[in-house]
Amino acid sequence: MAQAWDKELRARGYRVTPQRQLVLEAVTKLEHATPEEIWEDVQQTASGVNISTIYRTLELLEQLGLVSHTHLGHGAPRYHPAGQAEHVHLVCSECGAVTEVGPSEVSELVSALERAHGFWTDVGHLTVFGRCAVCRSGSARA
Amino acid sequence: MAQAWDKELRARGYRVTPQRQLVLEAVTKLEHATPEEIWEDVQQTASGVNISTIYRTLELLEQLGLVSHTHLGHGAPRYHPAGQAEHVHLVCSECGAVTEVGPSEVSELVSALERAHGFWTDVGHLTVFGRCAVCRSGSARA
DNA sequence: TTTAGTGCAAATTTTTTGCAAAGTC
DNA sequence: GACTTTGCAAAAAATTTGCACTAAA
Repeated sequence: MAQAWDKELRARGYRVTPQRQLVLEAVTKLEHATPEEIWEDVQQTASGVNISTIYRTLELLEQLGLVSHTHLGHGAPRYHPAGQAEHVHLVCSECGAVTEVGPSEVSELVSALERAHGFWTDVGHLTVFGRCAVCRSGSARA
Repeated sequence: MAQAWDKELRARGYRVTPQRQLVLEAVTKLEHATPEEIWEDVQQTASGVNISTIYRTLELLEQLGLVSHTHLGHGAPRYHPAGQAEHVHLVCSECGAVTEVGPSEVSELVSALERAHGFWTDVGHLTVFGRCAVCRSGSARA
C-alpha cells in the first residue's frame, strides 16, 4: 500500500530505482528536509547517492505529486511528502523553531482572502514568520 | 524628512555614502526587489556600484531597521522599505502576480495564533501562496 | 536490447570575504 | 589624519548540466 507509487512511476514510463525509493523514504521520514539533509540521510543507508541525483529525483517526485516543497525562510527549499495532511508552518525568526498547526486554524484567513480578493490560498505552502512563545517569554520584549 | 536616515547613520557611527543613498532609493522605488534588481537599477543611475556593495548595504540597512526583506517563493530575497506600512503579500503560483493587502485582513489569523500558540506573527514577512482571481477564472479549475 | 537513470566532473548562479585604494567625518 | 566603505577578484555555497556508463524493463 505504501508502494502504490511504484506502479504510478512505471505507468508513466519512469523507472523504479533504489535511489528513488531511498529519497522518497528520506523525505517521508525527515519532514521539512532540505536537499542536502535528504542527501545526508540517504548516504547513511546506501553506499552513496550523488547529490545531483537527489535534486533530479526531488524534481521528478514533485512533478509526480508525490512530494512537495515550501520555503521556511532563507536557505534551501524544504521537502515533505505530498500525501501528508496539509499544515501550516510557524517559524520563529529568533530560534528557528518550526511548529506545525492544522489548516483549521487558518480557515478564517482563507475565506477572508477568498471573499475579498478571489484569491485561493495554498494552505500547504503557508509559512508564518514571527516569534514563538518560548522566545517571547525568554527575552523581555513582550 | 525623507533623509532622517542619514543622521541615523552618522549617529551610529556609520557613514553616509552615495552608494547607500542609491540603494535605499532603489529599494523604495522598486518594492519587492531582489539584490540583483536593485543592482541593475542603481547601475543606470550611477557610474557603477559593485554587487558586493549592494549585499553589504542591504545587510546594513536591514540591521538599522531601514529596510526589511521577505521571501516571495523560490529565488532571492526581496527587499522593501521598512518604514512603509506593513502589508501581506499574496503570490500567485501560476502567473507570479503579487498583490499587497493590508494587515487588517489577517488580524483574525494573528490573534488566533497568539491565542492558541502564544505565537507572535510578523505580519510584514507574511506571504501567502495560492492562485489569484485572474488565473482561477482563466483556466477552468475553480 | 532498448531507453532511462546515475555518477562524476565541470559549469552556473548567488552570495560572501580579504585587502588595498578611495572616501567620509 | 583616522577609521569606514568600496571595488575587485577570488572563494564559497547551492544548483544544474553534459556525457559515458550502468541498470530497469
